[in-house]
Amino acid sequence: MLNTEANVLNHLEPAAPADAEVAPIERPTLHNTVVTRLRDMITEGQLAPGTRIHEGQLGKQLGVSRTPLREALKVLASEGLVDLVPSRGAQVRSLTPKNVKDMLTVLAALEELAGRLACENATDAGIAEIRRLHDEMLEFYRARDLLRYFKHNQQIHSAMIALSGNESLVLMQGMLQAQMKRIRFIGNRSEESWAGAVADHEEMIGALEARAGERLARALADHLFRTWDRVQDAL
Amino acid sequence: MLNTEANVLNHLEPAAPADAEVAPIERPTLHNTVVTRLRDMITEGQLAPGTRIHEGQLGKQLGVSRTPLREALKVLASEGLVDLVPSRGAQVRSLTPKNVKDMLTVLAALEELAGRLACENATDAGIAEIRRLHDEMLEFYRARDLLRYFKHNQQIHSAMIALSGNESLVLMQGMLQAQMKRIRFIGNRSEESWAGAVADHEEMIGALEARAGERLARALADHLFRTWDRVQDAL
DNA sequence: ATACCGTATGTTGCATTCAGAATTATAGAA
DNA sequence: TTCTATAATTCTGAATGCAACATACGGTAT
Repeated sequence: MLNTEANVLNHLEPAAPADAEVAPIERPTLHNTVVTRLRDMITEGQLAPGTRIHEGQLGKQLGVSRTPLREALKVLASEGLVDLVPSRGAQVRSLTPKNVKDMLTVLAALEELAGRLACENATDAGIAEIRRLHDEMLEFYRARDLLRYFKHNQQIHSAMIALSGNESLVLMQGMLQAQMKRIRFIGNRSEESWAGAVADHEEMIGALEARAGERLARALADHLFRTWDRVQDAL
Repeated sequence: MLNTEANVLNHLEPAAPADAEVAPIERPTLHNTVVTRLRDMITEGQLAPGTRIHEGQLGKQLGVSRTPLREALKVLASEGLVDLVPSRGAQVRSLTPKNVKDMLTVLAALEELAGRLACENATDAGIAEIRRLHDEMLEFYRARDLLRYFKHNQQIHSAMIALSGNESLVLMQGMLQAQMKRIRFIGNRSEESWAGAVADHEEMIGALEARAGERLARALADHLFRTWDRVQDAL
């Protein structure tokens, strides 16, 4: 009585939906891919603020028809990354200093909240994971590997917000963060400000591990405003 | 040397663009209209949570082709009002009690911030306008005109957030508010809770007029959580 | 020369069409 | 009868087509 391949599959298939452990196959839709791609192009400065977006041209450039591209633009508009003028197409939104300050004010409030919640709700495993990321990031700092440092930096921030366990908070913070990212590129941090940022992170991790909510909240907000101070002049 | 009409116009026309008093004519795009319409349909419960959205059917119902409808759905998805499952279309997002609690937590933080900022930045005229709306609302309360009361209530809330002068804050709060609106319909407030809400509003206005930031922040948050307590049981 | 008007070109907004995936219906076998 | 395999239908995702609007250009009249 051999198990044929068909039999095995028959057994597995009904079980698969119930088994929540197996990650579902990623099946990105085109417009989603385009959204992500455009977001990156904007945050990385590849599409500069004020740039007029030609649907036909950009579509051909990305190898996509206008339909998914337009859908993507609508989403980016609702995220505030592009402006959509009726009958006159889209253009990359340019940020005034006031815009930036406003976003930072909100972002700080959200991160303070996230910090407090994280200290209450985070699992020990979650905190340990942050510590791991942090230590890795320190390696990149010592090696002066700016790019990888940045990537880990972002990852740590996101992970810490995620520890709050508050979905809405993650969402809102993500939106603002996406906008801030593109000016953070401006803040070509000097050696000393880089060191300062690392120190900020040490404080944050320490507060988190001690589950000291208020301390973490303050650390997050301070870190944010220090970053702002550095960038401010460049506007 | 009479001023002919032409002369007058010649003088006026170059001035017209500088004259910001004339409002440009509204030219709503179809997808924008659809976004607004669908948002209303969802918040008013006309499209119940969990409802599967058939593009063809709904499009025909609204007298719109699938293209602008799809664009609208993408936007609503990014606002969190609908879920978008690849190859399986859209369905109205249903809120778990945790979702609601999370949103409220964030909303409270945002409104506290808004309250503090409003007390700092609001113009006297702005505050007076709120007072006017408030007094009008009281009339509707005394007349037990629930519908108009609700409308003014919303308006006051939005106006107070707007007084903060923080664009991002207005935007974020608006998104969350849109989601909360649909469950607020559940909270079929009793006579006494209605009276309580009115009292809350009195306190809010008073704090605003006194420009007492902390007091206003607390009033806004308290009001929010009281509303939540009332709705909570209905979930 | 300048201002105004009409035309021509290009771009957006929306509808329609086509292809592929998912769901339902149907037929057949255990 | 129930379950499975397969076919048919339905629906979504993306591309193309068409009409309307906006901008740019050129000509004419003052």
